[in-house]
Amino acid sequence: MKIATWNVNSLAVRLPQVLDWLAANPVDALCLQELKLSDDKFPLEALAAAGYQSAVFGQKTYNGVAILSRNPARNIVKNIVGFSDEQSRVIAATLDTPQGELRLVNSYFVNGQAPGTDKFAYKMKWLEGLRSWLGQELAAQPKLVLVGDFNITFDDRDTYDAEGLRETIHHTTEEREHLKALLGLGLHDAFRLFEQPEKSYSWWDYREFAFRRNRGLRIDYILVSDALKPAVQSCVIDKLPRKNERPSDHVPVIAHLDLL
DNA sequence: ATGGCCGAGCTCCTCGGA
Repeated sequence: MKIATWNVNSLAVRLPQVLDWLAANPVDALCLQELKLSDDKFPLEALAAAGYQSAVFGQKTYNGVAILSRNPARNIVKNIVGFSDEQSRVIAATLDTPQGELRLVNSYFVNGQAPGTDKFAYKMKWLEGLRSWLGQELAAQPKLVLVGDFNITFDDRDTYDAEGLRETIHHTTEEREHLKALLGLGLHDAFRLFEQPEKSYSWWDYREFAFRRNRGLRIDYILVSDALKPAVQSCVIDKLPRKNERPSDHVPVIAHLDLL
């Protein structure tokens, strides 16, 4: 079973690239973030023609998430249960596999702008809400995968400039403590379960030739629960789509799980 | 030089992103 996550930064713009990518990478499930479109604008038919069903939680202009899957997604939940939110940032679904079911949670974490701002305060509240809810989800379904754009670096390996960006947004101790607290629920960063190339990133700014200079951040993750950890066969970042015409600033991350 | 580049929208400037 292959699960992927990709912040597409407008599905209206990126749909052709998503279809091309799925043709080349026929994963079982693809989680999208930053759709930037309302549900009525979602390209259900084009994705169905490509062999994917869609569970969609859209929003006009900002945010918006979706789970595309080859098999039907069940028990769909939108946003964090118990945390009131105007923004469409989370969609969860149960997927059936030949070896049983698993819970897939797709999240577009709050950016947070800068420490000390209202947006940063919202990010901290949101992270608290997410952790509290995920604890319940894990109790109900121990086979859980949390994917998405986390907008936080785990540690200095995940940034092109650990010293220069210390305690700036995506790098603060406070954000990283929240990320560690998520791992404390019994989750594992699938990417770090394996040897990886130095300076592996999943996002590069559009400015300053950042991709060409590999000045990026790793902020897109696939976290697997204790019960699924032994099943993870690989986790890779696919940098190829960043070379496309009109690319998203993020690239896909793919995990291969063998649930036997 | 605190910018640079993108996408969206009550679009020709402003906001948000990371």
